Amino acid sequence: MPVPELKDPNSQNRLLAALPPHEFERLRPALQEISFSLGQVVYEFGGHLDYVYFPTTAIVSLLYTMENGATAEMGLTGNDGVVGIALFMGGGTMPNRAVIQSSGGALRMPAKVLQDEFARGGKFQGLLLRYTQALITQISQTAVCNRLHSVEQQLCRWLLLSHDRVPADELVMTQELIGDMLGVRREGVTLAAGRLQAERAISYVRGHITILDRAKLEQSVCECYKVVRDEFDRLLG
Amino acid sequence: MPVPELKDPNSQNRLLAALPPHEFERLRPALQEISFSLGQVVYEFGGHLDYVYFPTTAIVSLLYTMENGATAEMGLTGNDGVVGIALFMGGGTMPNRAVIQSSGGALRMPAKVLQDEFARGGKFQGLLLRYTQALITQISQTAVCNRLHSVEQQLCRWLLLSHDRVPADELVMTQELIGDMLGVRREGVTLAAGRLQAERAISYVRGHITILDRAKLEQSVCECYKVVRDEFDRLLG
DNA sequence: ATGTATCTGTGCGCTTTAGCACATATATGA
DNA sequence: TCATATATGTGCTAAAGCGCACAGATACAT
Repeated sequence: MPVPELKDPNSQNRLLAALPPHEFERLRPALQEISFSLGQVVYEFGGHLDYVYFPTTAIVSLLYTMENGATAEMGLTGNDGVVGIALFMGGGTMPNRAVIQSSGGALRMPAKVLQDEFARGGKFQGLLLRYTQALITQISQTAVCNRLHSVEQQLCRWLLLSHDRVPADELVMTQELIGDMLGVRREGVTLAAGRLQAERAISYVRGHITILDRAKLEQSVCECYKVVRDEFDRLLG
Repeated sequence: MPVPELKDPNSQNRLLAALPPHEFERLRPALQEISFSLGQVVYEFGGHLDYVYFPTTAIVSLLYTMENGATAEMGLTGNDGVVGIALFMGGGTMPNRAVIQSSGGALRMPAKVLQDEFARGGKFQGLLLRYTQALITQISQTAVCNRLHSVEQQLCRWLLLSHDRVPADELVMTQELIGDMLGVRREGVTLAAGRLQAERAISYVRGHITILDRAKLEQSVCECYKVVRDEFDRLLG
């Protein structure tokens, strides 16, 4: 039997790609390719979910919005994960929002199919749970980083985490939106990004960030980035 | 068949208490009561776990320690939860530490027993996963709170979350240690606690905090507390 | 081509918190 | 009883980040 693959193997989701062929074939008919555009809301606070989403080229940001409108990101999902963990964790809804941070594709799967396959207790269940644990690490590290590190360090972390999840060196994202993600003012992002530009680590033009020198970002970033990356590698690599 | 209970029903763990009798009876022989003292380490960063722990009267703090020694708490587990989720999530180890924040008892269960019962896919599995989702909410809200709220608000949140998990109005905890949990300086805690004392919300004497007026704490706390509490109620209540 | 909306850069005063120094108060043990 | 360790309170200075105001600069639509 051939290795399962969709149109473009490179754009596949890594969780699905890690499934043994017979499990993947069982799910394949239920998968549907869809595309998301920047800013699109995947699910709202407390909202009901009919599908889970396996991003291929899209990046999804998990955000919380306070009563006064302030926002902060707790985590980030790309082609290494799945959006909608509440559907297999049993909660049904999540107390946060999921917003497209980088436009692109995803594969969606009806909730019922996911839950039935999860209940089989096979490889799929194990993968979803290990992904969830990796996500917990990411959220935890965000908590720690928010408390202990500077805006510039966090911007580096955010850029690197995003860069890991897109195929290109360009990110389409305004400083305003990055501010919303990091939970800081837009001016704070301007300042930090300005310093990174001065070091020729990135270039920034009206909502288009180009990663010029990843090594420099990795020099400026706090240890949080590595902790998260290592844990994803360990659990899903 | 009688409702399962240990020596003191009041001190039981709520996850175990929610199990149907036949599932509980299966696990009961594997449970062993142990007691923890303040500051004791339940598990270390990356350490291997032989048991999971279901706190009864103890409170366990989940902490991360940076390379420079700075620490911050990501979450808190009491008699509403379980310590060692990595054992059923599949990761084996967690990238954080678990430290006793309030001395007391817990029931421990060998990893193998936990994993076998989890694999049965019964009520136990569902409960553990829902608890994990609630924990994710707690960690997420910690992340958001760390970013957006003042030390005083966070101290209130921390006091209320702790108070919910102990049977008494007194917490044994120095300002120094609270600083470590919240990831702020000891002096910052002194200041915030001083204001709460002035309002007669708490009294504070050398490592002994007494909650005098919960209502006042609930007035000063940020919305994060309610989000977490509501989610625990929804998922496990 | 031009007007308008959007995005980025910059200055300034204010608040919160960090970092440090040190004073005071209470428990503990020889 | 007294020395010592521990815990809390307080007073500085400095830095980071916020809120606000506004000035360019660039994209977009008509």
